[in-house]
Amino acid sequence: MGRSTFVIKQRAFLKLYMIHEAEKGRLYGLQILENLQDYFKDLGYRPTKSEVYKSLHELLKDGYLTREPIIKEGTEMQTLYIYRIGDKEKVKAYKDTIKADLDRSIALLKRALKDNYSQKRG
Amino acid sequence: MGRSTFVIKQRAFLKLYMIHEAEKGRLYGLQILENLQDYFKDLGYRPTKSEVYKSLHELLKDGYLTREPIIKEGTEMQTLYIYRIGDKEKVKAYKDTIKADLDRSIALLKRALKDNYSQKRG
DNA sequence: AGATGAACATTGTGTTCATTA
DNA sequence: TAATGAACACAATGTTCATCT
Repeated sequence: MGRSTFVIKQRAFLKLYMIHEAEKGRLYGLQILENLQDYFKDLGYRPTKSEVYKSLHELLKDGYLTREPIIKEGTEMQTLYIYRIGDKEKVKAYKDTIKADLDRSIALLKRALKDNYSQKRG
Repeated sequence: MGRSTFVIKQRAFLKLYMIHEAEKGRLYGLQILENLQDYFKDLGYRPTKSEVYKSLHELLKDGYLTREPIIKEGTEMQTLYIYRIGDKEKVKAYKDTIKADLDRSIALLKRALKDNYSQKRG
């Protein structure tokens, strides 16, 4: 993997949610974005368009996801894609590695809490 | 504060530990670095020289810390600084804001764990 | 106008070089 | 050589612009 890592990258974090959406297979890019912006609002996190698209593109390129264009009723435009899971085994393995990074990151941050904010005794 | 933030920045994380060391007031820059590299080894995190120095410099500049040159016995060189707490009240307030960011970050990562790795029921 | 995508700009961070004693 | 510090390079991310229907 990459060099010495601090905590998990935003990109990896988002990819997890992209996969999540792909498993449902209902929403297209911008909808996913808006959903997430709303969902994380309470935690002061607002993902950007480019991060969501880049996450999706990388997942496509690496074969984790596939997509298909959808015809929107009422119009003839079709620049709109629904994402689905590609290689299920591959996705599972990928999620495992991200989980490890998430666990590690949480441990790191919790350690900082403990070291710097808990009452010292003795 | 800054725009939409994902999780806490490495710099802020390190500053917490710099303050921690300054409270003890025993170690100089490189020692702190090596201590932290060792301390976080188990979590795959290896802070770099530049991040540690930049953290210390910013804390100095902003008045959170002070420092004094130390004469190392046996030699006449004194390019070596021990850091101490500057404005205690200011430091306390600063630590409070970092704690909020740590808490927020942990909540964010935990939410990802829950959303993507817990068994679905119903 | 709505959606996707690329280009560009900035920031965060790591690596290398410089200085001092 | 040990320590500090600055310069430089690169990677991660945010903002703006382009395209297509």
